[in-house]
Amino acid sequence: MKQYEKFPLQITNSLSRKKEPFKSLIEGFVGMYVCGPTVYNNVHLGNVRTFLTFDIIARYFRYLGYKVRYVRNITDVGHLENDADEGEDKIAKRARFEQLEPMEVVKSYTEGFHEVMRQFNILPPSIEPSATGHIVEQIEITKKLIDKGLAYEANGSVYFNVRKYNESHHYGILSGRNIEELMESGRDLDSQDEKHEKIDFALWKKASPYHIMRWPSPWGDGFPGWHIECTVMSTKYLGETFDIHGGGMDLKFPHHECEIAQATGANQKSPVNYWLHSNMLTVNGQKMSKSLGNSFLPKELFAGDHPLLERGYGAMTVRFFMLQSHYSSTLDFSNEALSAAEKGFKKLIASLNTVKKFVHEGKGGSDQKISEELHTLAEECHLTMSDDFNTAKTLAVLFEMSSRINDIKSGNISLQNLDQEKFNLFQSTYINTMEQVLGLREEEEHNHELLNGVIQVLIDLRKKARTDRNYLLSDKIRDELKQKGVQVMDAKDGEMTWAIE
RNA sequence: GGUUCCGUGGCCGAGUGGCUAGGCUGAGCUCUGCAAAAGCUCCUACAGCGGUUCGAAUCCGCUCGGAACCUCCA
Repeated sequence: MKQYEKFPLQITNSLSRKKEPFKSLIEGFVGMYVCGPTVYNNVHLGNVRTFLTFDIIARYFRYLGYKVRYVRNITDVGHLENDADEGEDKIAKRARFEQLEPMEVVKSYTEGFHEVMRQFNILPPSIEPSATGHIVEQIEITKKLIDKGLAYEANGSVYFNVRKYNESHHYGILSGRNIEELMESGRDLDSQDEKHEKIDFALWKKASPYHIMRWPSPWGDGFPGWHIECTVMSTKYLGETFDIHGGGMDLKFPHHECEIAQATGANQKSPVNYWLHSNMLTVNGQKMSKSLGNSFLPKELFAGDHPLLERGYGAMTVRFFMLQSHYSSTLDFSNEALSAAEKGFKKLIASLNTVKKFVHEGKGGSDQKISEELHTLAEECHLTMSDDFNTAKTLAVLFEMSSRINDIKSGNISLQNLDQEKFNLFQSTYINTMEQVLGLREEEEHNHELLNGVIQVLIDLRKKARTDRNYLLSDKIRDELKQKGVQVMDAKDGEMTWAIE
């Protein structure tokens, strides 16, 4: 029996706004697309939260035994502030500002993005396509939409005809908007606008003479619209209909709504079975964003170089912090919350190190009650994850498991009296849930081989001193290590453990 | 103005018709050469007002407060 049959997934589908049982299109396979970053600037922690959410989702699918194709794009064509803009796009602006070629901007921020992903232990996707690598396909689908009467050309640009599409389909199906209201609200575009109606959106934009990033097309030199790249790249690699499309909540409208319209218009079928949206990271209750100026960069976080931070925090602490809430809730970022998270995270890591060392030698099994309890906890790890990826609940289970691990360590629970099979499941579940599913590991800077070796020498000296009842020396070693940020802890049997603070 | 959503104990945050969330903080106990760690116990709760129900933090209505989206955004 496959793990995904044993722990069937329920996921909240933004399309139906309900929690639904997950069923993949092809048994045992999952196709997932997530909107990646526009590489015109550094990614901040808000961006990190979204990619972390989908990292967990991809990891858990794999853990359940699905074969996952995870596609996450890089948007390397800058897009305009809105369809009426004539000027430079974001990447071009940045390029001029930094006196670089646009592709230099793209390269530099793409690498920065990858480095941040690595620091937070967010695994790379299976395919990471770029918008500029798929210009041909974007032109093709635009032609197709014109042929079907769902798009029109105007002065070298091409727009999607929302009203026409809405005659046979439902524009607004995802965001819950209707086009009449959209017509009335929203900003007024300038009078020279070529669009028939203001809800129409660009599939292709004519490039002004100054525009650097440009490609030839049947409508003259230009560049693709924002929404079309995701439609092209998702359907190219995952098929005209695929399982999961994810992204930040703020992309629901218009981006994802437009994706649905384009793909449905072009292929006559709904592109995505399950839409997943991760909620925003907030600061003092407000969305973290570049434009609001309240964003935190990873490097500021690590160094503690930010007015709202008292000190620096590690990437894994933040990863843990973010997993304490559900991905569909907003999460407020603060120094206090981080500091609390750090302590909890360290507990789980300490237990991880402890549990790895346990070896069950015999058959055991005299302590059925506790064995059963450990077995139940292990199952709960999966049940909570299968309940819409509820990492907050999973962590609560892990904390209970951590207490039991400490019981075993201190002898409150006898390891050899436990049922071997149940204990082994408990042990492997704790380790795998921490490492594989949640992607938590020791902070990188705490993991230097040399440092650990040197500390171990001091620990051995201290053990000797304690055996000799030379408490003066043993306390001196402990106190001085403590001063340097290394906490030494004595166990009952004379063993010692230590942790870097 | 429209769409979507939220309001949980000192703080952060799960939860959804009846059964302990969990973490951090605070108090106490046990263990320990001393500490630390750990284990155990305790403390404070569901914005307000009505309604449905045998029973609601959980469903419905209203009020108050907050957020996101409607424009580039993860």
